[in-house]
Amino acid sequence: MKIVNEQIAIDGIDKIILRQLMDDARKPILEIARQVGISGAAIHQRLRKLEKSGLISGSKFIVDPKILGYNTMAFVGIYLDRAMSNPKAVKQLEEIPEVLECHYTTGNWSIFIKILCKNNEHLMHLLNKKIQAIEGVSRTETFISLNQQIERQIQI
Amino acid sequence: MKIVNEQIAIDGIDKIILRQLMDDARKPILEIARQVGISGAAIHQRLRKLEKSGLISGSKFIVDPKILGYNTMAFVGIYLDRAMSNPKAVKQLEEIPEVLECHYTTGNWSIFIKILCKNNEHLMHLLNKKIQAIEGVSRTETFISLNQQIERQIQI
DNA sequence: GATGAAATCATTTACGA
DNA sequence: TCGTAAATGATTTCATC
Repeated sequence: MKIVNEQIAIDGIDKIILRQLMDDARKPILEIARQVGISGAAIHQRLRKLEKSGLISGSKFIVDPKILGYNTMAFVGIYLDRAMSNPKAVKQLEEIPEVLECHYTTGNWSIFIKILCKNNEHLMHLLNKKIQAIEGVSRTETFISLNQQIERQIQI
Repeated sequence: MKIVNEQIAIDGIDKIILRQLMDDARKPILEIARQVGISGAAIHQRLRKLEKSGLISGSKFIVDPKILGYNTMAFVGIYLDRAMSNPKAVKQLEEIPEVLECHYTTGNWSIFIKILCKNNEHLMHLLNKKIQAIEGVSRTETFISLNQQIERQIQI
């Protein structure tokens, strides 16, 4: 495997394979093979290379939360007391299934999270009863996503 | 298909199927069938039902951006001039591949985005030359994710 | 909803160019 | 890195319960 600047070298064919599978993880390898004009076994070999390199870190079915009634996405900046350890708070945030992302960030907030709830009532409950209940959380600042217009992975 | 409160009814078997495929989109249906103890054809039928309901919105290979040298994730709150139309700005943000998410939000910012760059230099270039260059962008506020501790979909 | 059987198609390995 | 070939395994459809 060629290494360039501590990165893997991925060529045009790798890119086509990746783009197709990033768009539809269950697309048959043979279908991609026919499209790019090499054998299925060759695609298979390339995929194993890409997996070994760590570039492909898995595959996922994507579910649409709206179908389950989750209509309100919000972001919450969290202020932690100086005494409170960040990892302890994160562990408690992990227990809240509505928390989809959690970041340790620069700036005023100690922690920044993305949450998904059914409606505003649900959001209020999460904030007041679950997040504020975490030891060390002194204050939160919330803003709601009224509409998500872009959602994608890094382009290959 | 049973409908409960304008939602689909998904039973325990559906949940197992979904959880497994949300974790690994290429897991063979027959393997799941053996695990839950019903036939492959039955799983197949259930998957078609779940797809038709819209709950399954697709599948994706997940790539690890770090392998490609993308090490700096940041969030940017964008202030737009009153005159500037939101959709026009979003269209220009779409042209910037480093923009992974874009939300229209409540609060002080008009637009809130998540971006992924290689390093701080790259981030600065994005902010100064690409994002600030968008017509109507008056000011931005940026904070960097030093570490992402949670990343997941809604739990089924 | 579930099943088994059958046809079609895909994955995976080994080996040689 | 690619291709072919062959074995195994998966998907998909259908008639039926």
